[in-house]
Formats: sequence, structure tokens, C-alpha cells
Amino acid sequence: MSVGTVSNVLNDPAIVSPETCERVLRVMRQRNYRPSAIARSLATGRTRSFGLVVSNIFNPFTAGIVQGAGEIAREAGCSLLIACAEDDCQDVPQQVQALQQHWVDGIFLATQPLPESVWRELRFGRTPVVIMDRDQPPAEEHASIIGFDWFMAGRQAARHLIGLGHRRIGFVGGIPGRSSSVLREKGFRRALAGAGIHLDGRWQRDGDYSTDSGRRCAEDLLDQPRDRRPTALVMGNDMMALGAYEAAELLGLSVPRDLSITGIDDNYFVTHMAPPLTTVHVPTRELGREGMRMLVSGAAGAQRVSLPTRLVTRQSTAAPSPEPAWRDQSTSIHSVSAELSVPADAVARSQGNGRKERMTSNRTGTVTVPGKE
Amino acid sequence: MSVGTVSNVLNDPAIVSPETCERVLRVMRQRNYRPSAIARSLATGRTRSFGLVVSNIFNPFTAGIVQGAGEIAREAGCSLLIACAEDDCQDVPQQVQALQQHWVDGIFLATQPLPESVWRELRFGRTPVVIMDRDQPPAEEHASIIGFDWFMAGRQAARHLIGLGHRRIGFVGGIPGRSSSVLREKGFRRALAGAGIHLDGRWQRDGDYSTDSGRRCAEDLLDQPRDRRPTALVMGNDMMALGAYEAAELLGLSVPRDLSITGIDDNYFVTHMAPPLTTVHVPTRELGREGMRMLVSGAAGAQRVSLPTRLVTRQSTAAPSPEPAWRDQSTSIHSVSAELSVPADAVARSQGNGRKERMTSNRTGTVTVPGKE
DNA sequence: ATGCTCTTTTGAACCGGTTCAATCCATCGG
DNA sequence: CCGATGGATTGAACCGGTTCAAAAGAGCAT
Repeated sequence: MSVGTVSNVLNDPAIVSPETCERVLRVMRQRNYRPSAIARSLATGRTRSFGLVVSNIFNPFTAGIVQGAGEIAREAGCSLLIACAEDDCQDVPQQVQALQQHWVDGIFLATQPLPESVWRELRFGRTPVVIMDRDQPPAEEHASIIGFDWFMAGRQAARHLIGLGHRRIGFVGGIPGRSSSVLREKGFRRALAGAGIHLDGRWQRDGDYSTDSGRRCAEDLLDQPRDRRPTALVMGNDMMALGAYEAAELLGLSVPRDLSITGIDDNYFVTHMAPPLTTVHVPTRELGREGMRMLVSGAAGAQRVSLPTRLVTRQSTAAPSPEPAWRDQSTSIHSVSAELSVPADAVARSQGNGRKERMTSNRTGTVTVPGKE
Repeated sequence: MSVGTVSNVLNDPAIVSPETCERVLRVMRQRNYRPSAIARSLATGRTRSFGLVVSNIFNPFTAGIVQGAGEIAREAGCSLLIACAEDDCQDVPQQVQALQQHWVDGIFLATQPLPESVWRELRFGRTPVVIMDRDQPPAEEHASIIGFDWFMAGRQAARHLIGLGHRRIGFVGGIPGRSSSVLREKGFRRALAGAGIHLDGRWQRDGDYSTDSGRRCAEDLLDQPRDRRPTALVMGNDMMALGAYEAAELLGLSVPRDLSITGIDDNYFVTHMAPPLTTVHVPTRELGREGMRMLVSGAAGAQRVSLPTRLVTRQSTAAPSPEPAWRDQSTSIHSVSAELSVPADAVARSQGNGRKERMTSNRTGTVTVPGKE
């Protein structure tokens, strides 16, 4: 019995006679044989394993990607090497190098930010690469980009509030300059412009995606006389929205009666916030799946994919309370159209008894705007 | 120039003449040579990589372990293969098998629960194994057990409340039968017994570690006339404590004025709960580090390590409000001693203005009970 | 010049598979 | 009976390193 035959039983049983095949399998079972992935890789030059580099593993955002990527890898019978980079991501090049030495068949870079120096490392390998959420077009042929439509996210949040009748809407952005932040803001601005609402620069702040920064910015925006204060806030992500809740509590404002708040991300904890947060769902698991799909299918290369987001309505948003009579409402044609576009049930739901609602609400909430918006 | 010499330059430059060494290194740099971890593994029989099997990657508990294990692996120059098992952990044996095929030098099993069938898989490999939090002693010589002192955790939570003067303390446990749950409860009972407090079975419920179950159990415990209702709740983990907050809000009880609540885990979100949660810190990152340390040092085998927990005091606990006068206080010697053991500053802090406190409190909170308790 | 260390380099076996040309063997047609 | 056909099996090269006995060379004492 030659090793070649045994190898054939493993890889292509059809070309081996049934008796031989059976005999080989019996012995394997008996001696509890396990083929060595290592040796196989050395012989074939392919490992059927992929590398995934992430930064903050505590971030639910990251966890979603890991989850999704793992699913696809499993389905394809491939293994996934997950490399956790340090917080500042400076060691990503080393991580990439380590993965290359393991001959991974592809690399998924899902860190934020991504240091420029990785390109030097990537250039030498012929390894296919998928990169998450990168601004610049890839410098290499074998790299694909995958990301979220952050413009859509910002616009969806703002449109929702406009639809509820809000006119004075504040915005707290994420880390300035980062494209994911810039696009959220652009989407927000577009929505306001589309509704003919003048954007007051005083109602805009830059945070850094942390709860604390969210609280600070929100306090700053809200600490004004009632008639000059925003009636709604679009927060750049859920963590900052959490901070906005804290700010509202500090200032004695009730959510959503005195202030509507929206987030972006749809982290798992938002359903447990009081009240549950209306936010823009960002399909991280789907990004993990899609990115890994590109790698296992060998389709990675010079592509650019953007995943849509969708608004999930919960109890942190409602129509603004009526203004004192002496203050004249804006009655432009835009405000009328905005008023008319409020979905009736959304208003009813938002104004209902939040408490009872919450007991029966499911974790995922109600999807208001479907996929393509 | 023979391949043997080149190999020596890589592994033991000292035995190669300086000129040769330099020459080899220059060519390597020039041709951008990267040694193949695959080929090296095949030759040496060791991969310098380890497997870590986890279940729910979204769980901060899991994230902590991944983080810690990753740190030690990195320090040791080893790589870490992270395998995410499905939620029910039924596929752990397959995951283990895959890791064994990759010739990992050791496996860290950090799933909960762990199906019995893995033993069949583990028995055949000579791979060292570290298992998290397992009840039974290991069946094999090469397996070590690492876990938390859940008994201590339960006791610390209860003692803290007793120290504040609580006598009617409710308990909501985790999944019944699981040793981590049983031990928490035992620690809780021991603390009460130690203070001479009679444990009323009606003040005990079993949850499943989810927020919803926590809410249900807490509601159930609290929905009684004031004088028969617990003044404090020990919740089996932070998620269930979150549920207890919801229950308190539903019943119109203020935390901590009407009800003190403690958790276990010290998840990152607890500092953002309103009020911030007093909980027992469980050092997951340290567990990851320690477990991986056992593997990389080759010390894994028939050991049993238990990591201490520690109480972190925040604003969800306070002394109970005084009872109506007509109800006679228990005045046994135990209650007097309990009263005296209240640390003065803890009471002051808990009763202070939670709002102002919170703005300046650091994320990690105040460590009340140091390491060894 | 010879023999003896000691350092450096070499060559080949080996790790555990894959791959493929070559061989073996049975069957069938002529 | 011979040759052709085709399926099953074999043997050896190969993947890219490590390891180690053996060879080569250098330096020194005799």
C-alpha cells in the first residue's frame, strides 16, 4: 500500500477501487489517523486558511465582523486566524507579516485606523487582501475595499427626525477627518438641505465616539434657553448617544418628550437603554460575511463594496413638543411636506407608553427603512 | 552556500562566521525573504501556535479572555488561532479536531458549556490543554483547569450588602446546576449564615444570566408589600442586574434609595448604568493571560488554578432606608455587629449626590476589597 | 611536514503529505 | 494468442525548511 494511494483515498476516493478504499478507511479509523494540515499545505502551497486582523476585540462592532467572517470560513471548510492588533494599530504590519509566514490564502484587514506602512508589507506578498472602510482607492490590484454607506446612515437618522417634525436638529460627529465621520456628517447635512432646513453651525460638535465625549458635546449643545436649543440630536454612534442620555438627565430633559436622540451602530445594549434607542443599524456581521466571501471565492481584487444601513425605530425619538404660542412656526413649503411625511404609526408608537412598549419589544426592534432606503 | 547554513543563520547566528552571516542576511533583505512557518513546523514538529476555542464572541467576558490570551501569545512570539464555536458549543469537538490537524502546541478551551464529547477528541492528541471553569477534575494528565472563585464572588457581594446594614437580601442565580451558578449561591448563603441572617427561600430565584430573566426574577421578588420585600438584591451577573434596574423602574423603586443592587462580572457598560453598578470584578483578561501562560511555558497539566474576584463599589448600593417605626427591628447581637462593620466612608459615598459623583468617577471605580479579600 | 583541535560549512536524510508519469493487471477485440 | 485499452496502484520527486554527522579548513604545537 503506497502513500500515494492513501492520499488518493483522502482527496479523490472515486479513483481508488472500492475495496482498497474501504481497507484504507478502516485502518485510519482504527489508528485514529488525522491528516496533517501542515504537511498538506507545504505540498500544495495552499493552506485553506485566512487571516483576519482586528483592533479592539471588546467593540461589538469588531465582534460582529469576527462572527460573520467565522461563519463563512466555517461554511467553506477553511480556518480563520484572528490576529488582535494593539489599540493604536501600529503593529498591524507585523501581524500581516506573521500571517504571510503562515501562508494564509488571504487577509482581511478590519482595523481602524490602518497605518500606511502595511502597504510595504502587502506589496511583497501575492496574498489577496480585503480592507474594511478605507478612504483611498487601493494601491494594489489584489486588494478589495468593503465598507458601510456612512452617508446613508447620517441621512437616515436626520430624515427620520425631520419626518417627525423636528427643525432644530443638533449633530455630534465622530473623530474629525476620518472618512466614516465625514460621510455621516455629509449625509446629515444633505438631509437637512433636502428639507430646506438651515443648518446652524452652533448646533454641531465633534466628539471622538466615546460616551464621555458624547456627554460633553450634548451638554454643550443643550445648555441653552429652550427656544434656542435643539429638539433632537443625531449622535455619531451609540456610545455617544449613551452620553447624550446622561447629558439629558443632567439637564433635566426627558427623552423623547423634551429631546429626541438617535445613534448609529445598533449595538446590542441599545435595547436596554432607557428608553430604548432609535438608531441606524450597521450590519457588521454582514460585512464580515461579505468580506470573507470575497476571499474564499478568490474574487478579492480591485473591488469596492458598500453595505447599506437601515434605521431601527425605538422609543428615543418622538415628535417635538409644541412650541410656546408666541414663537412663530416656520411654515415654508418644506416644513409642510416634512410634516406630511411622518409615518402615522411611528408617531403613535413613539408617543405611546414607553414602559409597556419596552416589556414586549423584541431585541431587534422595528425596521423602518428597508435595505435600499 | 548550503541551505543548512542559511537555516543556521536564522536559528543560531552565533555558530556561523560573521562574514557569512552578514552575506546571508543581505541577500535575504534584498530578495525580501520570509521564512515559511509551515515548512518549519513540518520539520520541527512544533508550530509555536496555540488554539483558543470560545463560544459567544459578543460577550465581554469572552473578549477579555481573548485579549489576555493574545497578549501572552504575542509576548512569547507565538501565534493564536481563535476558533469561535457555535452558541450551543456542540461543535467544539470539530473545532478541537481542526486545531489538532494544524498541530497547535496547545489548546485553550474557554467555552461554556463544554460538551462531554470533546474528551474523546482530546484523548488521542498529546496536545496540552487548559480548560476554563470546569467542575469535574480533568480525566487526563495533560489537562489543566483554570477558573474564578465564584464562591468568593457571591460572598463578597452579600457581605458588602450586609455591611451596609441590609438584612432582607434577595438572590437571583444563573443557570441552575452549572457549577459557576451553584458556587455563587453557596458564597451568598455562607455570607448570610455568617452574619446570622435567616435565608428566606421566597427571596431566591433562578435566572439564566440574561437581562430578561433578571428583570422577571427581580419583579417577582419585589412585587410584595414594602415590609416583606427585600431591600437589596444580589444578581448573578451584570446582565441580570440590568434587568433588575428595569424591574425597579417598573415598580417605581429608586436605586439605591429603595433598593440596592449588585452584579457580578464588571462588564464595561456598568459604569454607564444609571446609577453606576456596584459589582464584583471578575478578571477575565487575567484568566486569559494565566491560561495562555500555562500553555506557552509548557506547564499545563493536572493543575487547578482559581482566580480571586474583588468587589467594586459604585452607586447602586446604599444603606437601607429606615423601617417604619411600628415594625420592630431585629436587635440580635448579629445585627449589631453587622451595623458596626459598615465602613463609614462607603455609606457617605453611596448616599452622596450620585449625579455629581458620576461625572468625576473613573471608569474602573473604587476597589473596596483587595485581592485576597 | 604531521597530527591534533576547534570552528565553519556541507550534504543528505527527514518531516507528512501531493502529484504524476510509469507500471501493473485484467478485460476485451481481432 | 496477441495487442490494445483502461482502471488501479506504485514509486519517486517535490514542497521549504531543520538537524546532524561528516568533511573541510584554520590555527597551533610537535
